[in-house]
Amino acid sequence: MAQDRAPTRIQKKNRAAILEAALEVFSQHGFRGATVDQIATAAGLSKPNLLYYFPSKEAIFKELLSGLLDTWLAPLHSLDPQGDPMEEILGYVGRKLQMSRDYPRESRLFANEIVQGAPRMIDSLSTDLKNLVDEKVQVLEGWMAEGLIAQTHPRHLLFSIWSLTQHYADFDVQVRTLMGDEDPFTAAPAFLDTLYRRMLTPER
Amino acid sequence: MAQDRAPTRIQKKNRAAILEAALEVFSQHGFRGATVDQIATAAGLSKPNLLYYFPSKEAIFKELLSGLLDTWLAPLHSLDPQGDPMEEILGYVGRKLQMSRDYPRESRLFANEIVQGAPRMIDSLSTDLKNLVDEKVQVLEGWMAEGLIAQTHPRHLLFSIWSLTQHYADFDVQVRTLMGDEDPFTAAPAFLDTLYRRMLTPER
DNA sequence: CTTCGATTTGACCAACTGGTCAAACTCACG
DNA sequence: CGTGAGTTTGACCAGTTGGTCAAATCGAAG
Repeated sequence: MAQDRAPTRIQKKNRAAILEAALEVFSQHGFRGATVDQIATAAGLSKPNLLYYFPSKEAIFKELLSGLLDTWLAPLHSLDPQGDPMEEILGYVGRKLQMSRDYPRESRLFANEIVQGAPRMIDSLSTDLKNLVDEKVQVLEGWMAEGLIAQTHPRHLLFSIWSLTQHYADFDVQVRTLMGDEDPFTAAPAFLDTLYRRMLTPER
Repeated sequence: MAQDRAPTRIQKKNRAAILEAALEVFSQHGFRGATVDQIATAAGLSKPNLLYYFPSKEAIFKELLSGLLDTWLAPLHSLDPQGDPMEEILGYVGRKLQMSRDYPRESRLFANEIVQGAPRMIDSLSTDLKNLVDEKVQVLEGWMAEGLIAQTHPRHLLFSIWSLTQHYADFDVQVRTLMGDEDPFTAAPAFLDTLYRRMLTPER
């Protein structure tokens, strides 16, 4: 198919459609549970046509993952060491929560993969993610040492932010089942804000 | 196969072996990702032999789910309205965390299923789980009204406990990748204890 | 040690799935 | 409007998978 030439109009359109469809299908059924046919249909293509744009199911999945990882880590990236600690952390929590609301499929895509041992992601985790986390852990430790936020285990603090926010996307069915009519995202921001404010305000 | 008669020695042994093997395989690969052959091999049986004990892959999965749900909800069940609120909640958190350490496969089994929309569990969720939660929410609201713990959204409080504790089982790969040598379960109890103590101690 | 129900298995099947390929069709450009 | 690259597809294939079945084997009660 496509050489190293610049992509044609049709190539751009179809590759985008495929990745969008793949996100939909993979996030709902996981890698193994998704079929190429499902993705092709969702993208409005025939199976051989889809395989004209991507060499294999695995290739689609990998491109999707790597393309999305940056977006996913962006909020943590923008945690500013120079900013006000409490504001920075609460802002990060808020942004992560918003991502769970606005991009639940992305969240579930990663959740699916990690729950199953992240066979196709372990490399990114132990390099990109690990570096970013190590860097931000230092920032958090600095703030704690200066007494600007309460002492806690910085890594567990990050885990807590991820789990609390992504829970609303990953466990959406359960959350909505138990909340009835009430939209979970109505009260969640205030809940998390209070939680972290109480937890991180330094003792006097 | 087995009539309505009492199960024979062999039936007991093999059904147990199958469910144990199924837990292992399903929790690792999800329903679709697991194969009957994998489960049979893990149970030390041939595929037709396994299907002599269970009519289908789906039947194994369903029996596994329903058999495990009670165990899974037991800690919440034992939240005692008569006990000391802070102790009760911290005890519940501790018990849930311990379950993530001791029964990570069970946690991942449920996680897998719920992330994918809980197609085979939605009934249990909206009946058994919903009833239990509604009941315990009332208990929490009572404690809050009496000023024994701080005011918060009781449902979100429960969600937070589930997500924070199960995160250590469900996202085990990620957590361990980022913690290096340090066992996540070493610092987690103190972290969560502090978190909920700070969050729920009523303001003076 | 016989007998009959309980258990086990090899062979098999139909449906599904990821992927291939040659032929047909479409489109942009000269 | 003709042409060659870019695009699409029907037919096909091999491997996998859930499940069946008749025949063989095992085991416990008499």
